[in-house]
Amino acid sequence: MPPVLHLANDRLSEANVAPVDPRVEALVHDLIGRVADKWTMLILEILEEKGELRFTQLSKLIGTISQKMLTQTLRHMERDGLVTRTVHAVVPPKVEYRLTELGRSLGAAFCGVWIWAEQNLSQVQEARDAFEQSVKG
Amino acid sequence: MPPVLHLANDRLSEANVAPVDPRVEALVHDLIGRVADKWTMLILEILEEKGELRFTQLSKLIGTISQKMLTQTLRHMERDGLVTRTVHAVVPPKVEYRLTELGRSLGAAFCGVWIWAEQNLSQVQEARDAFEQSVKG
DNA sequence: ATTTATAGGCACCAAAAGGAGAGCGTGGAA
DNA sequence: TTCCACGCTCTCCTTTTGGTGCCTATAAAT
Repeated sequence: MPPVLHLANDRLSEANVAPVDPRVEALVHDLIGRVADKWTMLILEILEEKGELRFTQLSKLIGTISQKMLTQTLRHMERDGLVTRTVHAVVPPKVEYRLTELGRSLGAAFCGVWIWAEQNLSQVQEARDAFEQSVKG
Repeated sequence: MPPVLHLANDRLSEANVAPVDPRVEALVHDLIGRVADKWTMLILEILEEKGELRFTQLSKLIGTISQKMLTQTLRHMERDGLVTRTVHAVVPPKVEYRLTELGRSLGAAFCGVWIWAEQNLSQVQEARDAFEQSVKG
């Protein structure tokens, strides 16, 4: 039961195909598109697990992210109210990131996807192998 | 409780920060990165709702997707075992897409994210407005 | 005096994503 | 005969994404 898309199009016959509500479409693009990317998901998950972390700690935990992407993603998450950014006026600088309630709730929402990925990894792999076979053969 | 990332790093002290298991990292990149994009999520949702659809019907329901992206996304989904593609040997061509069990289960997993987006849309918007204000002021 | 650590900013560049438009095959309708 | 429908593919182009390296400030440690 998909919650947001059933405003405009109720029935669908061969001749009657209505596009989705453009407002909804904009929301999907903006919100989902911003929130469902790889780095956001990873940061969400790590912060959920570790609580509060500094920039460099996050960077090391993620492992492969560039400083630029980490900064960028954290700024977006801050802007969207998913994390708080606490700057301590010391030297060398100390900045701590922590999830907000909103951020935690999103993390929880993504939990289902993590579980799915974990459980169905092998099935996807099998499907891919089978697909390659059918293409070659 | 994030299921897949806690293999290598148990504790995290100021001095002890371990990167995630590279195998896991590859899985995240590959599976989540492929499956969690905007178009896949939309198609998943629409097919879940409508059952079986033809190429052009899907295109119109999504509204803004280009033919290229639709073809590409559907191929990936087919390859990953999320949809079946049924070609009817008629003219003009008729090709029907439908979710597999695997596809339906992923759709269900994403349901939490849809609900989150629906419920927290205004909160995100408020956070953004507040952020803009604090940047300007 | 020089180096170090921290949290970035900025400029430049390569790669990938994605859109626009043309073409294709073919049987039936006009 | 010409055109259309459908489900693509192919090419060309622009936009976006993401990485690298260099820069900053400052107090403490060497």
